[in-house]
Amino acid sequence: MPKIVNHEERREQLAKAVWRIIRREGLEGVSVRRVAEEAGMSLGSLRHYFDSQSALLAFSMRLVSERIKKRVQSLPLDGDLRENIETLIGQIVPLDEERLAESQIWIAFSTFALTEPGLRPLSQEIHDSLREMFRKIIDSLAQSKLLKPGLDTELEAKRFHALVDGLLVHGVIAPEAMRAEEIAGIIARHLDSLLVQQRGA
Amino acid sequence: MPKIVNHEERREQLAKAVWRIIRREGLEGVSVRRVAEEAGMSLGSLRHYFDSQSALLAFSMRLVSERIKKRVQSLPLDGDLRENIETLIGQIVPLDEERLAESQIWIAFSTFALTEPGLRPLSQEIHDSLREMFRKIIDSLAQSKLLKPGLDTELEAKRFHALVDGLLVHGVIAPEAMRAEEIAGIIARHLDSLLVQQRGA
DNA sequence: TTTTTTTTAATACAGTTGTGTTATTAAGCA
DNA sequence: TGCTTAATAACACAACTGTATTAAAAAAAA
Repeated sequence: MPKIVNHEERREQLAKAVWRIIRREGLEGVSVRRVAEEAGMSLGSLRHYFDSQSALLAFSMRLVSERIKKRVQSLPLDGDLRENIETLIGQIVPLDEERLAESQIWIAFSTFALTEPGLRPLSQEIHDSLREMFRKIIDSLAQSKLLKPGLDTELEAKRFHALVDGLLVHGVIAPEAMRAEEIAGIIARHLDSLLVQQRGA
Repeated sequence: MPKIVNHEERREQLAKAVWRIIRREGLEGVSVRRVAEEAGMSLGSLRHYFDSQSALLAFSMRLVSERIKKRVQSLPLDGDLRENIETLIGQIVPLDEERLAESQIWIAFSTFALTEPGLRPLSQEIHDSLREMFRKIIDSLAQSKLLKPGLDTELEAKRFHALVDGLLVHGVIAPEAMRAEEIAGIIARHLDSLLVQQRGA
């Protein structure tokens, strides 16, 4: 009977090698040979787990998004609504090294997907689900009467979404000018501007 | 005496070929041979104008930024302050096809520069000058007493900057979900939220 | 141990890459 | 016209690319 190896584990191992190369050299540096070397295995081995470079890239891209998604879904969310929102968004923006890495990788993949038909659907899917998340955030604030009255919820959702993605981008391309505390501070300020004044605050 | 050809014009011609390829195929598609073909000239000609691929890319990147800069600098800016600000920012975000093209190209270069030491300084320089622009915008609003009192101007400048870059990114990666009118509307809404209520409005 | 199948390693191949070199061409001044 | 020099074209080269093929090795069950 066959030698049993955790298939999925090996694939993740390769995907993580892809991530490291992207961070170090950009997506241009991701050749199959380099990935195999980075993962400490042979080119033949890599091809056993991925039929093509495209498949490897698609898997690596999906893995980042699923990692973030899982982290978001396993959040306790036991604070009040505003606190939960800040916690939620804190999982997306580069507040620490791990999230900075994910952001770097994500930006590389998103840009690449713009001209790569095979990756575009995934990119769009994730962008859409994020947009949906911001819509839910604003809606839940409105339902809880925490949102300032008279606001266009659809517009505010998109504004918030754009702001957060802008912070993510700035955190990656100019980390010294957009530190973690500043990112958190700007998000907090934006929420302040959206919410009615809390009496007990 | 030598055949006289407008050197700079030829270089721009090549840079624009680079832009077209970036929009169509991404930066990965920008090989020197393809650029020469796209520009309708030979590889040898290209190499006569650019010693290396890096030089070509650096020039192409700089040309986008200078084009935007010139457009911004030649703005009439004869309206009131708020109107001027909207006009200014309207030159940066993808409100029409030309600005969409520039945004696509700019995102490609910015991402590429993350792992390309030769392009990083330029990328940083432009990002810094944009940050400075937003700082001036907020400062001028504060000086004109148009800004709501009590705001942290430094933070508001960065928030505005991040929002605008987020809108640019969304306009490129999800144009059907972030149309020109929405971008303009969000910017207008953001300015509303920053400014004191105008009596005559 | 023997057998079976996966997993790995090695090599090959055609295509593309950036860059360098060498003729040829063409244009402007005298 | 003739001369000078920029501009172009063509070819060469080594390195790297994704992918394919083939032989060797390794591990689990019998």
